[in-house]
Amino acid sequence: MGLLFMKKLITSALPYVNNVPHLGNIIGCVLSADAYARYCRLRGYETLYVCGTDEYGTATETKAREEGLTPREICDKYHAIHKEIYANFNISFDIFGRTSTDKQTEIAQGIFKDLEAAGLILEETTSRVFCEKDNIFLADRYVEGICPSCGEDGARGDQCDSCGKLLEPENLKNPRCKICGSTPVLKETSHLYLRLDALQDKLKSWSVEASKKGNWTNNAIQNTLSWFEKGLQPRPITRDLKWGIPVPRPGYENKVFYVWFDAPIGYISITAKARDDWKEWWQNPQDVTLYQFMAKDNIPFHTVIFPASLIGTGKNWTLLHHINAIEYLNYENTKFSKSRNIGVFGNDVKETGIHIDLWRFYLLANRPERNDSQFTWDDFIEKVNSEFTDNIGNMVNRTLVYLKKNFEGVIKDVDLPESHRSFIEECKKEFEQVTEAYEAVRLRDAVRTILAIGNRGNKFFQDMQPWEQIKTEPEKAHATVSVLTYLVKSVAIALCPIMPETANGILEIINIKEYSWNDIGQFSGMDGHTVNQPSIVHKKLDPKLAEKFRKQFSGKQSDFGRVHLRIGKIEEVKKHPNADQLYWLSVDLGEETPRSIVAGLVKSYAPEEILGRKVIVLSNLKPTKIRDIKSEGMILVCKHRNKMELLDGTPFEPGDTISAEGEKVDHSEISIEEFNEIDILVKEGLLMSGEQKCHVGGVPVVTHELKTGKVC
RNA sequence: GGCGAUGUAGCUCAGAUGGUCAGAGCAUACGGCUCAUAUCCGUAGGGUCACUGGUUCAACUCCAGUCAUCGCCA
Repeated sequence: MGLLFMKKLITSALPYVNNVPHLGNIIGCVLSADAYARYCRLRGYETLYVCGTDEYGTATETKAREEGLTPREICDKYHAIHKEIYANFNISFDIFGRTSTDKQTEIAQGIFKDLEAAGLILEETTSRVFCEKDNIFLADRYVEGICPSCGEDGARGDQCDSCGKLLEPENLKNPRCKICGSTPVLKETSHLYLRLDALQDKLKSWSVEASKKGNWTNNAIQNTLSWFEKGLQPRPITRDLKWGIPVPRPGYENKVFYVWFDAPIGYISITAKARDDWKEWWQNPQDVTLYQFMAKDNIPFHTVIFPASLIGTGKNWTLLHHINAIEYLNYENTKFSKSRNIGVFGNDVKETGIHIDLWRFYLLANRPERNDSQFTWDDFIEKVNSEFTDNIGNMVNRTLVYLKKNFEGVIKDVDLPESHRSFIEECKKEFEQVTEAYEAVRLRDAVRTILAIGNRGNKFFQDMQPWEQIKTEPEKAHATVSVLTYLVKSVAIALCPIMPETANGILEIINIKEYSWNDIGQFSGMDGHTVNQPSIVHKKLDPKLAEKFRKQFSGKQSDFGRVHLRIGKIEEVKKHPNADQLYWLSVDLGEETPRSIVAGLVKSYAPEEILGRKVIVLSNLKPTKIRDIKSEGMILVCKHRNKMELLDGTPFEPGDTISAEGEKVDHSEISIEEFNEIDILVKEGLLMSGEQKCHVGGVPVVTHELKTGKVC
């Protein structure tokens, strides 16, 4: 019971400042936490909901360089964007701050010093890639060069896009700094590590207990266990960077804390920046329960690393009680992509003109709690209409209109017949389930149960037939519709955390100013109360909108027209003189002279297997030299995991062009980067451009072994 | 490649310790009502519970393997 009266400290994962959040980010973090926070306040718990933007780190520095601004200016700009988006969603933060503050420095450094004093900090010196011209250590991704494995130029220091192999930046041949192009050098640098290994036992026993007590979501439990099974390793907590928190240690003047170390500390510092009583929340585990909301990729930071940082200090920090981690929400069969502008982003929502509560309803009722799930416009419109409007909206309207029309809008408490009393009992039980669901942060369940109550109300209306009752027993009809009005009131209050404006609108119509969670399930006490003139809560959404919005948010129209895919016949196969993994091919594209093409097929195909074969060639790729050999195109394969299959051009003739429906054709030269952005893949054994089949004169292009995969 | 999660009706998902657990909502078809935003109520069809083996008197539920999707790590 004690738990019920504890202070509720609620956080949602701090969004990284220069990413504009999409629907998936919003439901995972701020919106779920908001629904729970609203519930807590209405229930009467002392509640503090904290969030803010995570601002330090490489990504911000880079973005600043790109836009010609300072990191501070970038953060100011994007912080404001986040703030506006969340305001539009009616997110009821008690505090929405940011990590780049003096408090953050103070608290992060304090935690670091405690860890240092406890002997949990290690120092290690390694060689890292350094650009002398820019005077910075380069992140792995910011080094480019020739892949030691496949010989492709343009491989990044962390991974080669061409062969997929993971790399160390010092192994690249002919390395270049991605920022200025000059040749970087290896330089020694020292870094500090947090000894997670030394904390493993303490952490593990804490998490086993906390996960049960706090009823963690299953994905969080599994994910955390697997970290312990693998064994914790010391983790670097410093970086060679400027935009971050200074490390208070001699010799570290040019280094800052790694973002993952300081970001979660942001929860604390953001609170401290806004409130003097922050220790009442963050150093008060006896009285405070901490609820943290996020998407699944953030789990280990909250269940392992952040608790380790706090436990290691030996101080009495408030530790995680309940973690609520969702899976991913995808968009119309694909992923949200800001760079390609695919999907609905926070700032797009307003443009649709659809009431924000309908977004909140849909997202909360369809939270990806167990599996990744999909946002589709058809599903959105259909569910909003059939599950909310036809059900709850209709019940509210028909009840209040009937009461107004026939009984001047006056509620009447009378001795109820058995039919009404048993109905009320059933409803009460269901409302208790709603409360339980909220209490356990099963938000999807809470919404579903409210919807079930709506169904029940509609059925009661139908079964009682007040339009018949009123002819013979008007008191009974009045009782029926009064009971239903109480039901509407309870439903509205239960909906407050999900759809705050809508719920308030309904309560206004009922003419109620003050209410609390305890009013839910009350079916008396308003004898003689008069309701206001009802009006429609939400109009139904026009299904035609789906088509319109799908187009509007599909990014650039599928760019298939940009690629010129033609059938080519391999006429000659030679080994590449300077690379083991590459063939040097001569390919007939039905042109005057065959083309010279370099292809990385050695691992998958023997020369005799491909000689004479008809394949599919990207023919308008910008010609390039690969290890000194001219390559005028790319042979396309379907790739999946480690498997690879040549796309098959057998049914066609050299020079035939592959097309897809409805594409604007522009076959000017394209770069490999542009090609990689274009949505071409193999699905169910068919070559597809987005949702369109690719074909030659109506004959589809098919694969034989790999039924799904990327095309490259 | 390693680890983990997921795979249940056309769609979205529930399914406590193995034995009334083969379920709900939407969609479809038919029937009914008319207070209500062409809304509501009822009925019906539809599933080898991914696949293959095993344990058991009994498996969607446990074990092993395979495949698919997703994530994390290397």
